[in-house]
Amino acid sequence: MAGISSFTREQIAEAEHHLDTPSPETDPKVDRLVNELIGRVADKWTMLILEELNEKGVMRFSEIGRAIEGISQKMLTQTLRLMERDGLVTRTVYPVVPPKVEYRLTALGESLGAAFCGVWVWAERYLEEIEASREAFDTRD
Amino acid sequence: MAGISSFTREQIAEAEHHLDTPSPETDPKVDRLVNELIGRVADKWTMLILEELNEKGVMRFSEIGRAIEGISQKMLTQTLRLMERDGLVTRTVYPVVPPKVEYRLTALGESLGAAFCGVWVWAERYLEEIEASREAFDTRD
DNA sequence: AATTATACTTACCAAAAAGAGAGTATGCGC
DNA sequence: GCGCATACTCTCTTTTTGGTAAGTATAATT
Repeated sequence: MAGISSFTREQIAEAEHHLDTPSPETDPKVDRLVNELIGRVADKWTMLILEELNEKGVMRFSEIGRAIEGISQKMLTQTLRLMERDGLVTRTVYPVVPPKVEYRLTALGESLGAAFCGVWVWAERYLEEIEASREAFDTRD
Repeated sequence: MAGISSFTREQIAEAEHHLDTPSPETDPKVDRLVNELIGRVADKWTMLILEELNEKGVMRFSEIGRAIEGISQKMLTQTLRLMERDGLVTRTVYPVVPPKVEYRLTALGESLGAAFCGVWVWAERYLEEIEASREAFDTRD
């Protein structure tokens, strides 16, 4: 596989300009790492938490849990821990009882939200077209 | 959750301009569908196939399989079928022996590649920063 | 007549991910 | 002293995912 090198120079230039990035990598080792990273970060719960935090600024653990429908405590803890590890959020513990822990996006986390913005817009823009395609696929033959 | 509404007007305007999109959705039902769609499409194999096809234009089944290291026949078939269903690729069967099937991206597939471009660039741009953050996280305490 | 090539499908099995639910610590109000 | 609230952690079970291997069809090749 060839990293972002498979997309047009215009696409790359656009995206680079958007994020103020130098020249693209083509090293296969970096490619693998980048793909792993995207797999990690393009996860459902990560994206939802990213959205919530971007909207609200600072949030407590259970506040995020309440905001995101269907997330279990386990996945919330797990996802937040991974995001913290990756440097996407900061975790601030207040040594009070009952416990209080606040989460907020780092600059890196915000930049990821911005990068994903294009995909969100794409999904909204083409949602109906895709559903129509599925419908057609499922009822054909 | 509030869809793309959690990002700044500038971010949205940028992305909309990029993809020529009308106003953003805030309907929770659409939100759910959009998130499902992103979950579907932000999959590891889907992204790798997208990259390969964008680079090569047209490819046969086994050609894609050879190009993508580690993919099993099962996952290749499965992913291509889902991509076809979503309208991201076209599948052309030539009734010859041995069988010949060609895949190529649709305009929709290409637009998805373009949308993901920002995330790829983000990942390459911040890969080292993230690895440093993980390192720090893992060795702290 | 056996082998090769291609693009699958199906069945089976192992591993990984995720959900459910209980347990923990502790200061506060009642 | 009891229960509540918070932010977890731990264990158990279920679900999902993915890999492996075998089967299919047939024309050309050896």
